[in-house]
Amino acid sequence: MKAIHQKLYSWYSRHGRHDLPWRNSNDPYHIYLSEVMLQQTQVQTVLERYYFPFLEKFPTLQALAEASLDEVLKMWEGLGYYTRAGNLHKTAQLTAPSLPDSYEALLALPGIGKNTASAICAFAYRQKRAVMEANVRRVLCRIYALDEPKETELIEKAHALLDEAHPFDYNQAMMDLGAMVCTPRDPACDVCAFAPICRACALECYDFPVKKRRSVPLRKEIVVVQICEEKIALKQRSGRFLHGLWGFAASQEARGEYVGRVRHQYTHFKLENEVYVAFGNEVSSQMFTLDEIRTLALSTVDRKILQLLERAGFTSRL
DNA sequence: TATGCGTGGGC
DNA sequence: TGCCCAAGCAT
Repeated sequence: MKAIHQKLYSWYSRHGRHDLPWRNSNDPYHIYLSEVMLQQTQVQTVLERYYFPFLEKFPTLQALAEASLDEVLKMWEGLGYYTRAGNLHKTAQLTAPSLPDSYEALLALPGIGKNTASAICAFAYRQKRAVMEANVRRVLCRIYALDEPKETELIEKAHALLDEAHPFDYNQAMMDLGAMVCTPRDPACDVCAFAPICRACALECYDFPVKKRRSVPLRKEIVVVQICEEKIALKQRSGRFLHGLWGFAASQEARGEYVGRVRHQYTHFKLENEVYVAFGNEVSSQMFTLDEIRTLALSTVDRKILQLLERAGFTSRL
């Protein structure tokens, strides 16, 4: 195992992503924020559009705790999985001015699961924890040829491989290995430290774990955008879906003038919106000018609807 | 244990 | 175009 670790570090020191800002920070808040933003989200997206602006707006956990949820959601706009933003905010309010440093205390906080708790422990506090995210999971499944891995089994394997003397570098190296060498398609086994013990490499079959396919239903909705006295009606969503974001409410029936169709693909369904505009004063929602809407957090589909209205010329005089 | 929860990029 | 995939968590 020592030889494997050495080969892993040799590769990592030359090819690892050493310039990632959260990898060069000792601030637990910075590391925590990066972990939450990176949940089910690619590094590039977080790096290019979200991490720095968020920290500029909320430089400390205390500043985040003192902000409103609307302000936090505005900085999260477009990043998806919006309950992450709400839980981040709650956890800031529960823990400011500083995060706890024990795995159990972290795990008890909203939005922090096993992986994020492990990552904060390993990266901010240099504790002996093995992270278990998508990259590491794929690497482990291939090494042990696991079709349908059980979580306890994976955690066990992960800790068996962990270099307890260097939890920070080991975990970062494993994630980079998954992201850059043991990739979903065309893994580069010739440079992989685990090749000598990897069952997938020996089998020349990398289809671990086995993926399940899910059908994606199509949902059709009608949206009637109400415009009145140069303002547009919006509602703030209250359910679990897109919670806290502002947007156009679906209508039972079409009325007004047809504008066009907006499509959007979510993880679990496809959405087709037929968009209409109605001018008038029978308004039950809150009304906003275009400038006001720019300051609100909207979901991507609602931004698309807004863009459709702009292209059709309905907003030119608002 | 299985499902709901967003979005953008790659092929 | 359609499907896969990405530093998961809550229920």
